[in-house]
Amino acid sequence: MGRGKIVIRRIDNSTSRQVTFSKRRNGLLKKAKELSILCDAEVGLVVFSSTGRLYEFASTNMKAVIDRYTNATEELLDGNNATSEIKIWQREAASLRQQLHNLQESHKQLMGEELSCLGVRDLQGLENRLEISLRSIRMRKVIFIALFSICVFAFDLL
Amino acid sequence: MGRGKIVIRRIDNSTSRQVTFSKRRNGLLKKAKELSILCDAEVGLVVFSSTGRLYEFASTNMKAVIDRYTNATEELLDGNNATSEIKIWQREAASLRQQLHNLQESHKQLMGEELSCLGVRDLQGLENRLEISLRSIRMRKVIFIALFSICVFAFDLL
DNA sequence: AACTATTTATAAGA
DNA sequence: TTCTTATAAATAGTT
Repeated sequence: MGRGKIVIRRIDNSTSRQVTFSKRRNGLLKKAKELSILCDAEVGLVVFSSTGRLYEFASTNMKAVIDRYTNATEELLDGNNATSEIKIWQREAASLRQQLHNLQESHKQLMGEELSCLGVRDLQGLENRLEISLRSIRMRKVIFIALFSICVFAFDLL
Repeated sequence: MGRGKIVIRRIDNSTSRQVTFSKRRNGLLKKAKELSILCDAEVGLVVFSSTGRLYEFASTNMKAVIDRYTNATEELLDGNNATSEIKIWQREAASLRQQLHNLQESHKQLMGEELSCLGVRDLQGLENRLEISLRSIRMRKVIFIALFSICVFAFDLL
């Protein structure tokens, strides 16, 4: 819903990510409020920006929503909430550890290590990806140097 | 955004209130998810329908969001009701999340993304590392193909 | 549950 | 950041 269609994936450019965040955050807060009013629902919304700033909406008050939420979910889990909370965190840690491990594998391969488990097709794919990376990096470097040269030249003129 | 404009006030008719709830709830959950992905934000959304049913979205996990929220707002004084084991797991998860984040940054750069924060020296370093990687990968590929050829040749002899 | 006429949100540009 | 505007997306009312 804008000048162009976008795919939902992390916006690389930091500036436009912030701009989009600001716009969509406002939209989301507005819609949360509308839902609560129109449909008589209790809504709690918490948003932390990537820089750590907090934005929130609660139809009543956040503590009430959180308490209602924890009550509602504790019933679904077993009665022992200390144990279940530990389990939640253990699961979270396990999931993060798995993600970290996967990324480490892929990282090592990008660094040219641990290639022995790969076949020719994998190696070819890796080579292609690295070649693409190298192209962007070199392009970036060239632009950098060009800009620098232009600055030096401009200063010379003064 | 519909056949007619509406004012934001409680919908009297119960049926259309429920229909609207269902539609808008889905829209809200979708947008919460999109915001978290697009802008790398931590989002927690809790919705209770007027009939008491719970719907939720959390970009990471709801407990993490709520804990972060309560810490950020300092609403609750932490007594010693929080078990030390929970705290240990929270710290573990936070640490893993940090490691993951760091690795993701570095990974993106290896993939030729998010280069705008780097200077010429960084770019040169990255280029060198990738060139070394490419050499190992190509070497490995050549060996692979050579061994395969030898095997084919050997089978031919039999 | 589908269908659309409209409204609303927002991506891109200024 | 804020405004503008073309376009995508959401959804109100209808079938």
